[in-house]
Amino acid sequence: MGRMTAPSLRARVRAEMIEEIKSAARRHLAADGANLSLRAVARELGMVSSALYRYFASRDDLLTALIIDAYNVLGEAAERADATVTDRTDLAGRWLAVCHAVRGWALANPHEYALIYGSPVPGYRAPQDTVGPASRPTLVLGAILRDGVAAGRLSGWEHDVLPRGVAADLRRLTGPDALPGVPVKLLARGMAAWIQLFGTVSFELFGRFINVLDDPAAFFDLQMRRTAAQLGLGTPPSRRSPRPPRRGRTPGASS
Amino acid sequence: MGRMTAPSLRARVRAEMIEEIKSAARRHLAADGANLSLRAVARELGMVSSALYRYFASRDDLLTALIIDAYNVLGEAAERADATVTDRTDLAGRWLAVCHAVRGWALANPHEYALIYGSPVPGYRAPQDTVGPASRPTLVLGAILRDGVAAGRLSGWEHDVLPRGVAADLRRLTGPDALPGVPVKLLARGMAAWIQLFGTVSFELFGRFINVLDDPAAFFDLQMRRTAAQLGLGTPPSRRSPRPPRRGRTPGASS
DNA sequence: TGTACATCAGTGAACGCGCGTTCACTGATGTAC
DNA sequence: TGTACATCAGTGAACGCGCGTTCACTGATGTAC
Repeated sequence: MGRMTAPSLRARVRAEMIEEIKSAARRHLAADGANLSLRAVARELGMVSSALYRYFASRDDLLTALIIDAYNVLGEAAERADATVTDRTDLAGRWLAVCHAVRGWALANPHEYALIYGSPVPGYRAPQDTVGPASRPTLVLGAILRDGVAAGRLSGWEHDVLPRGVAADLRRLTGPDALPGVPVKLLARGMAAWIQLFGTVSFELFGRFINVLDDPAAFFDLQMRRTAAQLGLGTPPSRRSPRPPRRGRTPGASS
Repeated sequence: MGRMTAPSLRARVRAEMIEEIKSAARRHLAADGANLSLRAVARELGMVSSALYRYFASRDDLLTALIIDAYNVLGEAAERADATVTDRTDLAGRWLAVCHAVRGWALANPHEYALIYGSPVPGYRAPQDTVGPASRPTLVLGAILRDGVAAGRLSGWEHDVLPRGVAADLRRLTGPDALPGVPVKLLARGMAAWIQLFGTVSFELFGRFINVLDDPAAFFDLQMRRTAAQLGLGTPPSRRSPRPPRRGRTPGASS
């Protein structure tokens, strides 16, 4: 098989070209939405449209690449925001950091957000490769719940009652390949929080707050704090500052 | 001025034709999503595409008509569901009835739902005529809250704290032309419930529950019950039956 | 009741544009000996 | 180091299709006298 050398020049150039095509395509999402025009993308790059077929087998393949990238970038942003909170036991702080990261990315990239969380593209069938990246943003929330359970810092959910059908569905999600270590009753609350987060972001981006809220950021912050409280994560301090240290440095390795 | 006679035959035929065009267009929403093809609609009606211009000034005008109709039909469904609950003090029952009506309409008309609650159509600017109908489904929820406040049957919200910016925004909404009689603190909770309702429906319709929930109806019912409890509407009886009479017939005409 | 005219629905051709995808090709860049 | 060949990126023309909108027109239906 191929030697373990650095990728050839040609391969590097090719990879760069793929990135350029994708970013031109991302720019065109704004104009065309999900019915992206290959020819427009090629035009912007100063190429002939058939040249794109050296890089993507079809228009849908390009769309799929954009979708996967969007999930990954959003997922990374969420993961990074979570990792920023040095006190790992501050569950509400972690949740809020993730929420603001999601909203921040969505506002900065509204058309990519619409591509992955908006109405399905007519005629487009998402291939299997998208499902891994698609779950990435959600798993960040799952990790917060798991850590909270492991540390015994989450309460309130234990006496919830779940109808049989719901419990059965959620039990499957707590399997080893999804969200292990999260009790189903807590997961039910987690799903509500997940929906509240993306529901609020979608309403803002899809124009539901126009002529309704002048300060959607403040509204979002309030709602996510309340959602944190409903999850039993505790009530976070009143303003979204990056965790002012209460008593000097935390003892021990802060990593 | 025109005499106050019944509408002429021509006018009646014209109105019927408009309805036929709209319903053909609705059928085509499934195939094309929001970038609806006038020519396809005309083809389905056995007409030439230019004939449609006798009825709609442009493609966007036809889209606008579909959007307004969708809001109105959904709004009517919500209003009817609310009116079905004969015990007007059963706030949780009314809320649940409205929730299920919204979800039921959305599942039956997924493409119309996507048209009004999905990602914005690129290049389409909603005209002023849509804002009235657009608020109709929301006002049904507002009426439940108002009735609850008027009857002194809602509690829990009184000690909520709102940041200044949020309070200012919400105060505007409690004006006479929107949701009078709903205190801002309660309205903040109402907005969360509103988002939870449409967020859950959107997640289901936009494919977020595929491979996640086998029984989205049960999940939806549970979440809306919990949302009712968070609103302070009371805890509804455990199953969604149309209010089994507790003690014989309700006195008075049951209409 | 009958005639003259205005209104209106629908036609068919055209304008000017867009699109995704295929295919034979030209050159430049890499690889093997 | 030099040559022969294979790989690959990009071209340009073409196929076959779609679209929204305009415009002069034909007939049928309504209206006024």
